[in-house]
Amino acid sequence: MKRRSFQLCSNAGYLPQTNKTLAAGTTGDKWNTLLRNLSKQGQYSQALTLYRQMLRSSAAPNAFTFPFILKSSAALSLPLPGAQIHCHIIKSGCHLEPFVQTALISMYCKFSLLENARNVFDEIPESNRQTVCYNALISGFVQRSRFLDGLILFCEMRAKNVPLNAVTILGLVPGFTIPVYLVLGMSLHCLTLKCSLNADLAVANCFLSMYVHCGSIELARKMFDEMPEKNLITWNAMISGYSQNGLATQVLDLYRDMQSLNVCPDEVTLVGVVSSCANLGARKIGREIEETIRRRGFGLNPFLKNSLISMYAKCGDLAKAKAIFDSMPDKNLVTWTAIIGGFGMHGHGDAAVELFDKMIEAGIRPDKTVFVCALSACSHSGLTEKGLSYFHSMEKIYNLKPSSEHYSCVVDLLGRAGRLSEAEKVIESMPMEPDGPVWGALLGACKIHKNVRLAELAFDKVIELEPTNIGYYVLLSNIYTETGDVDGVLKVRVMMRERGLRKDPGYSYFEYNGTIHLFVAGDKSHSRTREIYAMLEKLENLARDQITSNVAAHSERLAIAFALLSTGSKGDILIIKNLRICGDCHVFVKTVSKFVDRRFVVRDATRFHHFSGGSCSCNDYW
DNA sequence: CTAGGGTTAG
Repeated sequence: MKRRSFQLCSNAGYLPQTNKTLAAGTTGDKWNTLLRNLSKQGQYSQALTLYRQMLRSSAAPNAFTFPFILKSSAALSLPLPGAQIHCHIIKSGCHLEPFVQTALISMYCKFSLLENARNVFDEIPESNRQTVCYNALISGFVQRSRFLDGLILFCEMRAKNVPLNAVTILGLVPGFTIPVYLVLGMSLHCLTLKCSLNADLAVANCFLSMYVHCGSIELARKMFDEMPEKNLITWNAMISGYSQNGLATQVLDLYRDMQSLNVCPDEVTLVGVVSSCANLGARKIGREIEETIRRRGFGLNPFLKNSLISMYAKCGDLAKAKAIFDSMPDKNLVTWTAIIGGFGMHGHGDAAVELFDKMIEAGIRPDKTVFVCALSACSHSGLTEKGLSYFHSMEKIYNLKPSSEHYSCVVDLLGRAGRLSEAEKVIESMPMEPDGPVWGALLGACKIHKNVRLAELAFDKVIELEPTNIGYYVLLSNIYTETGDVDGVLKVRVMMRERGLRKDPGYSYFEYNGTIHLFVAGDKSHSRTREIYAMLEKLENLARDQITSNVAAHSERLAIAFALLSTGSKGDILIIKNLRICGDCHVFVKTVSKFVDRRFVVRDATRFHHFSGGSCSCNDYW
């Protein structure tokens, strides 16, 4: 029997060098050597099998056995064997060995059994609590979102003069994740500089990420620039830091710097770069990156595939996004979220809804994020009832408490459908204080349905919460404009002036040959300015009859003129970003698309507008 | 005991 179980695992095709039967009476050292090798090579289930066999033989496990077995048990997510092993440890009398204690603490932390971990720690006599024990428990607390417990333990460690090492820092610092911890994190950074712990690149990288997570991307960049030595992780931390903060152009700049220094990107780098391409709508750069991904053999990485789906969707190539989605055998929640969001933002609410239901069928449990996507998809496609039923199912079926983000989606959903009083009732029913976006959604709905009375109410509320958000003033002003209320427009202008608010100049951009060409109103800085204005004149002549206001060169028009100038073939879809599609600009694009017989996809702050041969299928006008 | 990653409305 003993022999058979070992045969079984050697047949599984692992480690030829361990493929030998240990005779009865083999010393514990030999077992330990084999176990250590298996564990270090990640062959955890084989290690546990070997351990069971060891227990049946005459060799007794000892302090050199347990750390590896505990690690294997934790890696396999098997808490029960982990607890059993704890019993074995107590029986064998090894429970006072520091490395065994450390492995036990770490094992319990991996299963979120933090109280068990704490008990093990507390049982260690104070004189015997070494750095490693503290490190294990601190990192356990931090990784399980109990940063303050970790911090208290760290203070205790300092108070008792237990020496710090680099691992202590690496375990604690990832817990500094929100701006309020920034100052504390900075003082810890100073401390490690004094102890010369920062000579360790891992420690330096860890602080770099801390600055990113605490929202201080400038300090992170400063540190990055001052680091005498960098490795790939340093670059990745900075690139994903920019990417997560929405600083997409900085990501592309840094990626270029990296290439010029011959630092070779890996999957993590490319995830940050692809998602930035998505946010810029930079499809051409995105395609290049996809080629790099293929060449480097990263094509199967699920993180990369998910960001590629999102990129193609945001760049308007839904077919490609769907193809990648379909090609994935293991679709996780993020995969579904990316594709549902993609269809939703292009106004294909029916497809988004279908995908959402398929996701449920596939046994994926939805989270708050995917509900935001599903609700907004319904909202953009006029699927009001479906959206409401999703909203109600959140709590009833999935036990998810709707957050204010979901409430703002529902207000948007009802508001767009013209059900303003119901939207108002939803706001009244909120269990939390309605925030800016909620009132903002109501204000947006009032604009569509020209309800001045409710708009004024929503405006008062939203401006109390976000007094400097210029968008809401513009929105109200536009409502007054559309309803012909000149006094109202003036009132808003006075209010803005009194508060010292000025609208930043709008800009639009078009990606051409892998470069972003950015225009502001009246821009004359582009190298092809003369040609662009010539083209613009031509277009404005074409559209003259349809355009009522003056034809000063707005950023939108400049970007469109440049797009037409620089792309040749008729089949190309022109994608122009950051246009404000309203009023005059809308008419302009429509007219131009008819005259030049080209398809346009225009993206503004929140959605896509499709223009083709003079007709528009933009999401706003369902 | 140990640094970097994908999805989120208006």
